[in-house]
Amino acid sequence: MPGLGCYSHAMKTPDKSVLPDACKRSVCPVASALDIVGDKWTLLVVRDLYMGKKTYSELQKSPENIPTNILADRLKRLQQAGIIDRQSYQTNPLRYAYRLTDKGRDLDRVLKAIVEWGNRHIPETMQIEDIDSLFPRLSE
Amino acid sequence: MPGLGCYSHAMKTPDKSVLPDACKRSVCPVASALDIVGDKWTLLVVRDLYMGKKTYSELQKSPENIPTNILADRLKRLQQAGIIDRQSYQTNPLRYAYRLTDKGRDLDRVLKAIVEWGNRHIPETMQIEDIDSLFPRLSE
DNA sequence: TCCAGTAACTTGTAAAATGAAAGTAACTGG
DNA sequence: CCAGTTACTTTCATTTTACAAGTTACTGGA
Repeated sequence: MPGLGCYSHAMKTPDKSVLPDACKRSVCPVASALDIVGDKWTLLVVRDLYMGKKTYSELQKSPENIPTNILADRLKRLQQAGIIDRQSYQTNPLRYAYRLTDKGRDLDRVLKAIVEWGNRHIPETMQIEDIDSLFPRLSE
Repeated sequence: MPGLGCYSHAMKTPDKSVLPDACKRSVCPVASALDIVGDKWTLLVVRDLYMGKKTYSELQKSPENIPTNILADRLKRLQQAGIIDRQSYQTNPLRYAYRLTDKGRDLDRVLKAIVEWGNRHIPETMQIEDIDSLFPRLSE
């Protein structure tokens, strides 16, 4: 079965502090990507940042009601993965605005494909007519 | 925040046998799609079916080493979601071949986008040069 | 006929992730 | 001074996952 190049690494992480996150399941790009964004919440955070949300509280107000500890965790992981960064937009008190990096903005094609598939195959999803206007490539 | 149409349903499932799986997080197509394929394993099963694998044991032999109970669970869920079906290819003993439905084959754009993103942004992933040849639209 | 082997699962259980709620720290505005 | 907001962290019960082992049903060979 050649093709997607999915060969196992067969390596385990004895200590998380030594090998931070280098334990990929395989060299397959699908598996490696799912190691980062393959869960119920991560891509929703990316979606919201795409939609223009910037702060923690804005991200928390989404209709899916992400638990606050999960949101904090995903923001940390997305930062470590280089998909988002944050900059302080005020001091006293220190507050951060989150935003997508180039790597994060490149997920637009994935999001668009998911929107199209959902609209086509899942009834009662809100039809998005002009997807490109929803996921513009912000030049920053 | 208009746009993706993500409004909460605010409904809970008191009994799983009564309301099978109708409890979506929102009407957002991204959230609804992730309710189905948003985990570490589901899209890998779809990938393998795309690559030509058909049987349970073939799916189990992938380099990511999916646990057997997870594979059985995902095959059930994918069937219930209408993404795959199965047909018996022999009796005595009864054996099934799994295959993607139209709905499942329509995930090719999602997979392709993920492959491209992984190849571009995750080092050491196997570079896929000709993606379209890997995800042909089998007319079956 | 006996036995190893294969396919397709299921079951049991420990570990990890998730979800809901509450708590905390630092400020603001009245 | 006190209620309110923001951005989290902590606790803990529930759910999901991972790993191992077991089960059922057949095949093919000695």
